[in-house]
This record gives sequence, structure tokens and C-alpha cells, in this order.
Amino acid sequence: MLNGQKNPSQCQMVVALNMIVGKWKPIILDHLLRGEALRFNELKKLIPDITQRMLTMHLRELEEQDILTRTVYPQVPPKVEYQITEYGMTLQPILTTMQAWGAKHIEHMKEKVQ
Amino acid sequence: MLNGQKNPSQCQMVVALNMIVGKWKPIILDHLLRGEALRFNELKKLIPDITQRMLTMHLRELEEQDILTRTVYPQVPPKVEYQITEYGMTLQPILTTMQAWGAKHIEHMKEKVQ
DNA sequence: CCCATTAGTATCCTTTTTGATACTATGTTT
DNA sequence: AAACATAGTATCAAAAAGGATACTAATGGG
Repeated sequence: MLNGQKNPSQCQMVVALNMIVGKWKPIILDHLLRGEALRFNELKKLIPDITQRMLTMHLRELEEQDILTRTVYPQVPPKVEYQITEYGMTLQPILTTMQAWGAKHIEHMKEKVQ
Repeated sequence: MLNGQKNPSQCQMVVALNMIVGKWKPIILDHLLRGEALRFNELKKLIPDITQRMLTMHLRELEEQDILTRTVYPQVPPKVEYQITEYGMTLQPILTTMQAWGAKHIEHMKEKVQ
């Protein structure tokens, strides 16, 4: 399972992990994985506590990694749409697996407390 | 898929993610998921570039989350063994899914460069 | 008595990540 | 002419993560 363990960034798991780590990235991905294009401000409203700066940064990183597309409509005021790519959709199994595990883990923690 | 999106830490995906993020955590988990108990120094040798500090910190976090057990043998020099728990084993699907995706992504990146 | 061994701690420092806040461009509307 | 809307930047500050290095305890062996 491990390859290149000298530097973690050569490890296949870590390569995958790096696509989804970032304080708000899984949440952004989750919204976009529903398939519809979303404007910057729509995402901002869906994720109220994110700062514009972090939203921009995460979106730019995901764009650079072919996970989403950024489409600028030459209008004023500006309109910019973000949409998941086909390649980005391949991340779905990772997020789904994590979501299922996370749900169970929340139960696990409740038991521990009692 | 999203629940509690106000604070990312309430999101099920993020809960799962938090178990495996940390520079060396997936690598530690990968070694322990093979099932055998490993001593501190054995892990250190398997992961040469990790510092003792980070190894200790990651192991303690994983222990606290019921992912592994820490067994101290009262000997001198000390012997401490770390072993994955049954609960920790349930992380396997996440890591396997990520590993498969990571492998494909490395190919994807190669194509992009050429 | 001194050294080696193991599994750590303690301290300080650097890097990375995230946050707060203010600012910008530019057409449209009032 | 001023205000508004959108999608950002820029700058500085704070917090979190990680790294470097030195130190420790206890005992067995030489």
C-alpha cells in the first residue's frame, strides 16, 4: 500500500489526501459534487463562515488540480461559475466512504462518553 | 451528505478526515493496519524521517481515538508496543479507497505534463 | 564506574495555514 | 452623482503544525 515512504508526499494515500484536505475543501467539494454549477457568492452563502480569501484559495487549488472548472462571464457585476469536472467526480467514492465512517464514528464517540 | 456545516468539525466527512490527517499519520496507520504490534523504534525505523516528537504525538492521538493500543512492558530498557484496534481496522476502506485514487491520480498527472 | 539501550520529554524555532479587515474594478440603477 | 452588486486582492496578524536539538530514567553488561 505504501510506496515512496521517505517523503509522505510520494505516498499514494497522501496524494489523495492532499486533494481534500483544507479546512473547507471537503465541504466545497460536497456542494459541487451535486453537479450543478455554483457562483462564488452561492458557495459563500452555502458556507457562511468561510472567508472570501479561503474560498478563493481553495477554489483556485481545486481548479489547478482539474477537480473543478472556473468560468468567467464577462458581465458587470461579475459572474463566475464553478463546476465539478468529470475527473473531480471520481473523488466521490473517497468522500462517500469517509462520510459513512464519520457517521459511525460520531456514534462511537457518544457511547464512549456514557 | 453534509451535516453541521457551520463548523467543519461537525461534518461527518471532516470527522473521518481528522482521524487520518497529520503529516505522517496515514503512513503510521498503513504499517499498523498490517495487524502486527510494532514497537516505537520499529515504527521509527519504518519511517526514517519522522522525528520522535511527531511519532509520539501522532501515536498518542491515535490511541486517544481508539485507533490503536499502547502497551507498556515494565522492562529496562523500555518496551512499548503499538497495535491497531478492531475499531482502527474499520478505517481500512477509507485508506484503500484513497490509495486506489492516489495511484490513478499519479497517472493523471503524468499525462498532464506530457 | 561508565556506557549502551529504549521510549520518550522539553524547549525553542520555523513554516504553514487560517483569519480579519480593508480595498478594488466596473457597469447598472436610483 | 452616488450607491450597489459581484468576485475578487492585499496586507497584516494569529494560530496550528511540524522540525531540531538536547535531555532524561532505569538497568544490564563490561
